[in-house]
Amino acid sequence: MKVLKIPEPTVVRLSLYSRFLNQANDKGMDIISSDEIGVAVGIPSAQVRKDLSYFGEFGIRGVGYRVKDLCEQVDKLLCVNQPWPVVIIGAGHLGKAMATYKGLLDRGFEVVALFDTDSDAIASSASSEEVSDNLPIYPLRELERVVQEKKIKMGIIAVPAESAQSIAEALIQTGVASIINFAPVVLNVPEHVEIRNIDLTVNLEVLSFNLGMRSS
Amino acid sequence: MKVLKIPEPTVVRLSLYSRFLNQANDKGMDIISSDEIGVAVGIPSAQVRKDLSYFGEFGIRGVGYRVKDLCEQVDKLLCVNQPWPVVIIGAGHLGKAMATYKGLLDRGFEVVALFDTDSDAIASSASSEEVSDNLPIYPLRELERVVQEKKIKMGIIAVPAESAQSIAEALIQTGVASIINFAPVVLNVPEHVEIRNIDLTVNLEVLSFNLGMRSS
DNA sequence: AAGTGTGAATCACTTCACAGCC
DNA sequence: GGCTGTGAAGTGATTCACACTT
Repeated sequence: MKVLKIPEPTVVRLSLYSRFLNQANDKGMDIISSDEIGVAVGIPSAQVRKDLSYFGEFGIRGVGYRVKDLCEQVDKLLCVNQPWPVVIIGAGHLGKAMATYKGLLDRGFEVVALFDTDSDAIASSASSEEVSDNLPIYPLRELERVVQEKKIKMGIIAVPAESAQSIAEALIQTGVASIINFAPVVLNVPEHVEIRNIDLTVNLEVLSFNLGMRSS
Repeated sequence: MKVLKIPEPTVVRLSLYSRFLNQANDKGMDIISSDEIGVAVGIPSAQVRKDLSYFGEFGIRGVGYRVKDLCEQVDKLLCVNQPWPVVIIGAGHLGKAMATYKGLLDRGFEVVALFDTDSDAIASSASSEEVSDNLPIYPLRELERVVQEKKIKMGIIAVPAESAQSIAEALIQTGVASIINFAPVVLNVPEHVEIRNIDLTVNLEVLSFNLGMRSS
């Protein structure tokens, strides 16, 4: 039952809608218009309606959307109505920052394990280093066991550029097929694996490019 | 001297080209083809040539590009042939992770100061906490002074969602007009300010959406 | 022969504008 | 009257394919 190809920008916006709708729902709002949603997330109302219309008719003409219903529908589309266990590879500053970040859990993503190469973060600690409550740092050799026991589908790569490709391969080996990559490298992975890169320096360079454009 | 509107995806790719070309140059490569660049960054060669062609003719027909020349040209376009001082607001795990991240300096971005609200990271330390060598954590009230003294144009927001909007306003107040925002909120800012959002949960939700699509 | 540079064609996404319903 | 849903139009980005240069 493939509906039809959904534009990626639409999916990104759905996530923004979801966050806002959950907040609106918590505040007890009952009805909301595409215009209000648009203002909240900085997007034209026609775009909001078009995005939603890919998936069905969720609103009431002349009225708007029931916040609770729309919220549930959008969360279901994004599959955030279920918890997602994730692993993080790399227990450096960034890996630990994400492991302790509460915002993930708020959206249903649970970091169930942090990994690092056997030699570094692990060996340097006495025996069982923990980054926070109940979150041990495992050696990489435990990756396969944990991923399979906990049926993990998503991994976050937070290791240096040099090791990112081999870590990606290790993750894929164990069955993880959805990866967020923070390392500043282009990873190559098989067709069926989805990688999303989050690259701070690329973002900074877009800013510096645009600063350069203005002053010329 | 506005050339013509450059597509944003092109600018993002320029950053990838730059990183790769600098590595190729360091390895002593002399000539490179659009196809080799494309393979390295995972993009079709026609796209590489089209991207470069927005800015001029950098190659030699039938031959390819001189690595050193192209590298210099692309770095100049991105304005990464000059150092950029940046500030980070928010000295939590994420802020500290970025402040100590060497990859920024490699690309010419120097974190010159980390800020936090007066009450938190600062007050809790004895007197002058440092996150690493020579990088003190300043109280927010010092922001304006530092930004203006060091002529800072870029800021990175790494504070909780609740305070991100007011921090953005504070940055803009001091003259910063290019901002990377890690907080999971849509900031509204004046026309002339450029915000780039880096949102981990949005990225994870795109992955969960796509996982949901496959199994249906 | 090999690889760039680029108009033209295609594909993708956004915006418009209005019919349809409450 | 007000707001949704959506084809149609418009805009933007990618891919094609080939003339051009070394």
